[in-house]
Amino acid sequence: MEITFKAINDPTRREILVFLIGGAQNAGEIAKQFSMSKPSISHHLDLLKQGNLILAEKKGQYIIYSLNRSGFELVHSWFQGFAQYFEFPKPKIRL
Amino acid sequence: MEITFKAINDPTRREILVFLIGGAQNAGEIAKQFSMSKPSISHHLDLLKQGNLILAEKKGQYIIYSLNRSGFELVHSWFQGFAQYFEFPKPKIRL
DNA sequence: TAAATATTTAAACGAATGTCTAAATATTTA
DNA sequence: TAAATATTTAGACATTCGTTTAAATATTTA
Repeated sequence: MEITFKAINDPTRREILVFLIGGAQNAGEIAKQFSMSKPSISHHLDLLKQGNLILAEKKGQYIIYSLNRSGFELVHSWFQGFAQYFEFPKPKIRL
Repeated sequence: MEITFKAINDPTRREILVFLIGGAQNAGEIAKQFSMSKPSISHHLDLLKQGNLILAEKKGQYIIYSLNRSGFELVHSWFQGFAQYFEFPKPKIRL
């Protein structure tokens, strides 16, 4: 969980995730979207992969990245507890 | 948005949020939950407040912290795009 | 096989982060 | 008013993070 939240923390990585909603892409195409070196993007992709937010599949000399349901499910379920709180707020403590 | 994700990134801060599901608490009671100095917790509370994830209300010499719907709504709406991509089941409660 | 292409790994470095102790501020109580 | 309590602010410091350039690995093409 720690690594998944960490992966989501960076703005560039969040942009990569949003970009991938449009469909799977190879590393080079992803890197083109950003004014940043390819090694930096490669590093961000690695962290997103560690957080189970994307999948990597090697296709020849390319590596195709796509969104991974698993990481999003983790975060989604963490938020469910709060969704319930806001629907049924508990009384404040007595002072 | 940046500051909200940043606030959620730290494990101690996430624990504070989960703790507050149980109801509003003053800073001292929150600090008791952790083996960490009060100034550190105070700092974490400040970041959570900046991220609109908690509210602070002064009551005498105490400061009462409670969950703030606003920050959670922000993150939740960001996730909606992915929920649609993955076709997550819709939650019973909408944030 | 050699060159070109795609991507990652390694090393370095400044900036940001989380923690601590000490001091400051605000409020309540004796 | 002085002391006690609650909390924050300030300053310091080690660790983590994001970025870069240079080098390495893997694959395809000429």
